[in-house]
Amino acid sequence: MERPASDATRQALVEAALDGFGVKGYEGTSTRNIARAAKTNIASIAYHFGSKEGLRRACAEFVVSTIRSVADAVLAPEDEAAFAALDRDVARQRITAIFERMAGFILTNPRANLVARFMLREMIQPSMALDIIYGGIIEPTHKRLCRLWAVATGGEAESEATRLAVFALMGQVLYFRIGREIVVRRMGWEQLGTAEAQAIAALLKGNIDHLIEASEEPMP
Amino acid sequence: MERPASDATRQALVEAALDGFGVKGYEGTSTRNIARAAKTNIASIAYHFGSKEGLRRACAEFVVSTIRSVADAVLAPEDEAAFAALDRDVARQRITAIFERMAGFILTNPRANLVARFMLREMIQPSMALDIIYGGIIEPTHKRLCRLWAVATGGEAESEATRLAVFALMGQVLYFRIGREIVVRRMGWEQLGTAEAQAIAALLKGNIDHLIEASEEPMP
DNA sequence: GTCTATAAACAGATAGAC
DNA sequence: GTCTATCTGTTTATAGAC
Repeated sequence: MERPASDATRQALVEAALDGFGVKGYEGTSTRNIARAAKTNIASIAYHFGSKEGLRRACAEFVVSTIRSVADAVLAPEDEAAFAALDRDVARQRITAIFERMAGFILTNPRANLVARFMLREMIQPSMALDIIYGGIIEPTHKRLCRLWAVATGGEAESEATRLAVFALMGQVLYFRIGREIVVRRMGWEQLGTAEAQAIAALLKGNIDHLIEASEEPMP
Repeated sequence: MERPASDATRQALVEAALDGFGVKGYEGTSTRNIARAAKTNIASIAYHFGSKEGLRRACAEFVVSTIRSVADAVLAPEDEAAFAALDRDVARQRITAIFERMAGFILTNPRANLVARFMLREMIQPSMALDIIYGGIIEPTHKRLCRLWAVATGGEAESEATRLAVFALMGQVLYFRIGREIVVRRMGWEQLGTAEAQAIAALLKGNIDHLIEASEEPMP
């Protein structure tokens, strides 16, 4: 696709931009700063991506391929037959396992930090980058989780209740990433490292187990 | 505190800045745009707040007083004696009522939109404004919720488990506000209005009830 | 208190040397 | 492909008229 000689520069620019856009926002990050962080010159942005906007698009595509490679390993893309054959208890175990791994990755992986901040910015101020990310990872991942959740709780995969329930589950995980600064202060932690992430993952596993259990017995 | 003659300009500047900082970010919002939106001139920002940074501080103080007035009405500041006398069932009812009202406010109130976006930006890129907001509303509110949750579930108010559990509860509510754009797309909604907020609130109420119930019976 | 005018720095984009 | 120099417009801050 690209000439190998310029791949290193492209990669460096994308990573610098991802960091800048994520922390300072798109308008708040100058192409000058991005070029400096990537150890190249301003003109190379126009050369490789056409414009600052083109660099943003490249960031979105990087996010999609990064998360895809992780999500596919955890979620394992399955066909209709595989879902139909899923046992209820197996689906439950799969879900708790998925959320535990997701929490670990989102909370502690350094690359996840880069990616999460960029995605968060796009959620507040959507651009065409959000379209790429939504279609590339958010929707397909959410759909797969809905199907698993439906098997685990005996609901319908695309019912309003199931889709909202999966968002609520995601919220429990993602808030610890989004509100990380708040959580760290309130918990009196020095940082949110692996030990702290494990405490959070344990809590989330408990919550998910309870919510699945509750789906069996209707409230009195 | 301030001369009444200039209060209108101050107020207009703060609201315009809150909107700008929330949507485009601090660096991405120019004082020119803020002044134009507030129907005044650029120099008045320096006059009233000293600098752009001073305006950011004023935004944080506005956020604190806005949320305070709402939170106090919902949470009702209580003394030690009132907490000690709280019945377990009363605490449970209070919690579900609080989260239902919180969800309604956060998801549908137009002023909450302004405030929420600003707070979210500060979480990703903390400045002294986050210090003001954290000390002014986040910590005190979280502490009060922890005490209620402890009474409802029979735990300890300041234990790690309780503090994390309350964050997870908050996450379920807040994610629907943070990821609003994503939720709307995935749900196929045209907007997130009162009808949609009620569907979300109903789901959250169910989840909270289940989690409280589960605190009684230890997992098999 | 409000506003215009302007200073000094910085933005994104691009032409053209190498 | 990489880089310097530069064009054009915008940024925050401020001086000073009213």
